[in-house]
Parts: sequence; C-alpha cells; structure tokens
Amino acid sequence: MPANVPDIVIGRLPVYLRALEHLLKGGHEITSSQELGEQLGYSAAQIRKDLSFFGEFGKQGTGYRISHLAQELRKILHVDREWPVVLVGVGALGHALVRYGGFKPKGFTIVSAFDSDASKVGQRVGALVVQDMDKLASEIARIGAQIAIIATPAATAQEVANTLAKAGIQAILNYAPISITVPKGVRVQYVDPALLMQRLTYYL
Amino acid sequence: MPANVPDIVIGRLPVYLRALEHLLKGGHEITSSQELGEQLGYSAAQIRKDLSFFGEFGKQGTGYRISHLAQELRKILHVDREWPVVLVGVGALGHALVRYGGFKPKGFTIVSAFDSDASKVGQRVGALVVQDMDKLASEIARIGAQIAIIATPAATAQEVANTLAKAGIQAILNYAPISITVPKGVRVQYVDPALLMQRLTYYL
DNA sequence: TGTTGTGAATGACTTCACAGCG
DNA sequence: CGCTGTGAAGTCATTCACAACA
Repeated sequence: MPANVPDIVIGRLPVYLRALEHLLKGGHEITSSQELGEQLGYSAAQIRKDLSFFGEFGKQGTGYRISHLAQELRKILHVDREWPVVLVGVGALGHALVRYGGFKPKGFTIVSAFDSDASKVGQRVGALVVQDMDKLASEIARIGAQIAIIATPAATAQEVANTLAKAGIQAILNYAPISITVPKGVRVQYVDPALLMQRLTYYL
Repeated sequence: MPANVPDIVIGRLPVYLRALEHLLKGGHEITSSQELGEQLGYSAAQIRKDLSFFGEFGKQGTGYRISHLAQELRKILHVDREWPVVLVGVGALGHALVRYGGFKPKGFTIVSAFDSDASKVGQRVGALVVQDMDKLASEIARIGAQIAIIATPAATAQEVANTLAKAGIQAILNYAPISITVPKGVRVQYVDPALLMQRLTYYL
C-alpha cells in the first residue's frame, strides 16, 4: 500500500475503473493506455504514471488485460467488498437516495436512515425505518459503519457532521449545499449539482 | 473578462459564492480571506490569489464586503441571470431532478424534458410534458438553451451527447455513469456519487 | 494595526522521451 | 515491433512574504 499518492490521482482511479467495466461489458478483453486515454480525455502517459504508483499491471507490447486491471483497481480503492452506509436526513433527497440504484452495484448499501424530525421517525423508506438521531452513535457502532451520507438542509449539516465524526464515521458524502469542517482523519466529498452548473456557465 | 484563468480556479469560485451567501444569511456583512479560508479549508493566500485574476474586491485592513464580493462572483460566473435547461432522460433520476429544489434558487430552470421511450412521451413530470427526442433540436433552438442535463442510462449517454452538441448545446451536466466525449467548445461536468464513494473508500 | 494584492519562491502535477521487455 | 514503466524535464498551482494602504 504505497503512501504519498496524490489525492488527484486517487480521484481518477474510479474513472478508470468505470471505463474498464464499460469496456468489459462491450466484450473487450485488452486495452492500452492510449485507448483508455482517448476515451476519457486523459493523456496516455498520465494513465500509465497514475497506475505506476501502485504496481505494474500491463504487458509491454500488449497493453492491459481489462478484467485484471479492473480487479487490481478494486483492491486499491477497497471496493472489492461491501460497505454499509448510514444516511442522515430523510427529506425528498434522502428518499431519492434510498431508491437510487447506483450504489448497490458498486458495493454500497444504505443500511440505516436517521432524521431529527420526530414526525419522520418510525416512517418506512424503502426497506428501512427512519430512526431518531439519538440512536445514531449506537447504530453506527453496532453496524460498524465508516461511511455516512448527509442529506439534511444546509443549516444542520455541520452539526450532523460533528455528531458523525464523534460516532467514528471516517468518510462523508455531503449532499447539503454547504462546506463543512471535520476533524483530521475524516474525509468529505461534496455533491452539489448547482455548483457544477455554475462552473459550466462561466464558459458560456 | 480575463483569459487564461485555470479551470481549477473557476471550480472554486462557486464554493466561495456559496459560503458568502451562507454568511450573508447569518447576518454577516464583512469577511476576510482568512475567515473564508478557515471555513472552506483553503489557505487565505489561495483565495486572494484566485480573486486577483478578476480584479480587486477587498479593502486593505478591512476585508471584503460580503454582498459586494458575492455580486461580483455572480457576474464572473454568469449566474446573475436565469438559465433555461433541457433534461434528457426521464427515468427515476430524471423525475427526481425535475423535483429537485436546488436549481431554481440559483437561476437554473428545467424548461423541457425529453425521452426516447415512446411510452413516456406525453407523460407529465411536474409542470412539464415529456417530449420525443426528435423534437430536441427544434426545442433547443426555440428556447435558446445552452445547457442540458443527461440523465439517461450509460448505454445511450454518448449518443445523446452527440445529438445535444449538434443542436448547439455548449454545457452538459452528465448524470449517466460513463465518460463521454464531446466536440471542442462543449463542456461536461459529471455527477456520479458512486465515484465519489470509491474515492472515499481508498482512505479507509 | 490588520488585511489586501502580488511578484518570487516553492512545491506539485503532467508530459516527455526512451530503455526495457514481451 | 509495440507498449509499458519511469526518471528527467517542463509546466502549472500554491504558498510565501511583504509593500501598500485604509
């Protein structure tokens, strides 16, 4: 497990993995850094360099066996297993996330849902029953969850993040439209489509 | 309108804007690069350097008037206006996007929805009626839309992107879990929560 | 005094270019 | 011969550090 790999490299690995899985579905068995790069808009050298942080996965003169490289990437990213995920905030967005089909095929399963609104506690959402926030820490410990999704309004997201960090959560996917600060050792990724839209309009 | 601003800088401007609007709501009137940086996890120098690409927005010894800086950022990002957006793909995700409340407050309104599935054409989704794909180009021209959201399955996303580019769309927010290639002059931003999850698990 | 705006210095990332190997 | 893996070179981004100024 090499240290000092730039985070920007880590961010590209899932993109590579997604492309490899797509090629596999299309019946391909072998690819090259050049072919991958053209598909993804990266240079061939960058792909080779990124992979070189972790080992040697190709054959000179041939390229990469797609299934093998994909499996190696899954190991590197720790997605060669199932991850339980807890969800905080069961409004419209939280409901959509429980129903969202994109997580399970990648090994992420929302196993508990929490909300601070007493009128929501006890309601069923898909196969889950919404629980009170005061059960959060004990449930996280019971499940052994390390990953949480925040889908609350912006106003409560920081408070929720504090609670999650205290309960031992180390990875947060934040859908609340606000930046949050977390203790060292906790990582946050942000999902805010409006932000991406604003990044697009700059160029219009 | 300065040229040659790194895209990575453009990507941070919406984050700054979001934080400024949050501070405004909290009753603040003035902030500093240091205060903003602490809130966002950036260095104060980086924020000042980013802003310096576009002008001088602060007062030495004082900081930035929040409402003024926010308005300047809106101008820079071209979000000081309303943007019509077309949606392609009206499955579960497309439905959720039409209902999603995060776009309209930022000036983005989904004004048309399209699907290639004949059984969906004519159905109502919120206030919209799903239209056939063969109306796409004429509707984009009629509306003057420059922005599109792709919410189709991965298998059709590239084809849809080609059609959108041909119809004059210059900015695409792609929810399909696949990388797409587009002609020069067209920009794409990706929304794939599973990718972000995989980026998080690397560190677990 | 406190904070900005900015060249200069440092650090990080990407590309180059080629040895090495299948 | 073709493609990988990788040091070296080049480019780009961030941080430093301070003059300028309210």
